[in-house]
Amino acid sequence: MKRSLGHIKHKESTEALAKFAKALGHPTRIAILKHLESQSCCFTGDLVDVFPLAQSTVSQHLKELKNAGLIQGELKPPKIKYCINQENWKIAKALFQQFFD
Amino acid sequence: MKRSLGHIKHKESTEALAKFAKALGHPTRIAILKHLESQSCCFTGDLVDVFPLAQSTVSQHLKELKNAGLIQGELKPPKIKYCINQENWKIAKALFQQFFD
DNA sequence: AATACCTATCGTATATTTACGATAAGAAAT
DNA sequence: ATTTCTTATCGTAAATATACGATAGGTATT
Repeated sequence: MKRSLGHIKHKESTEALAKFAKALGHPTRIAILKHLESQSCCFTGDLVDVFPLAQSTVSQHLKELKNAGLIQGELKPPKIKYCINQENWKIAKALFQQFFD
Repeated sequence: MKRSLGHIKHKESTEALAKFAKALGHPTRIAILKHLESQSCCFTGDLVDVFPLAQSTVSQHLKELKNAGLIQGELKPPKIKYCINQENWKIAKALFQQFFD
């Protein structure tokens, strides 16, 4: 095969912005974040009720948002409360803001 | 297979934002857009010189940015001049802005 | 210890993305 | 008409993403 295995080196901020954008690149994840914004935190189960998706699928989307740093989970046994990660949210906001001038 | 073939119905603005975000979800495409912003338009060949990628790969990224509506190409034979699509750029900017509050 | 509840992870199937080289397409110049 | 220059498209390979059902894990409660 011919594909380059390593990635191209980009600027730190470019990588960061792309990572956030990628996490936002799915309508369901946007909807999840909007929901979190309005409710300011909710449980996985709430989202499963809202979206016509399997529980595992919702969990997977949450995982990606968490990996991107946009949300964080807090244990509220036996549930998990997800909230927006305000710190990274600000960073993402700033990156998009400066990107769009 | 069990996968749902159709997509979930999301709000128009949610779909639009996700589409823009997806196009921005790759560092090379971010870098291309930054380049276009600073140069205000350039040719495919210029980008091929800047990035260590095959010409076909660069062309493919440009195609995605074009499909998302973020850029537009103008024929300047035998070259093609790419510029940011200011109209959609504003729309994207507004969508991200309101998304981040 | 066993049960119940909620969520994450595993295994899987399909679709999409990303990258490459090779080839085609288009216009201008020879 | 042929050659040259530039860019898009085709074919292909590998990686990643998206979705599902099934299963495992972790914490209270019984």
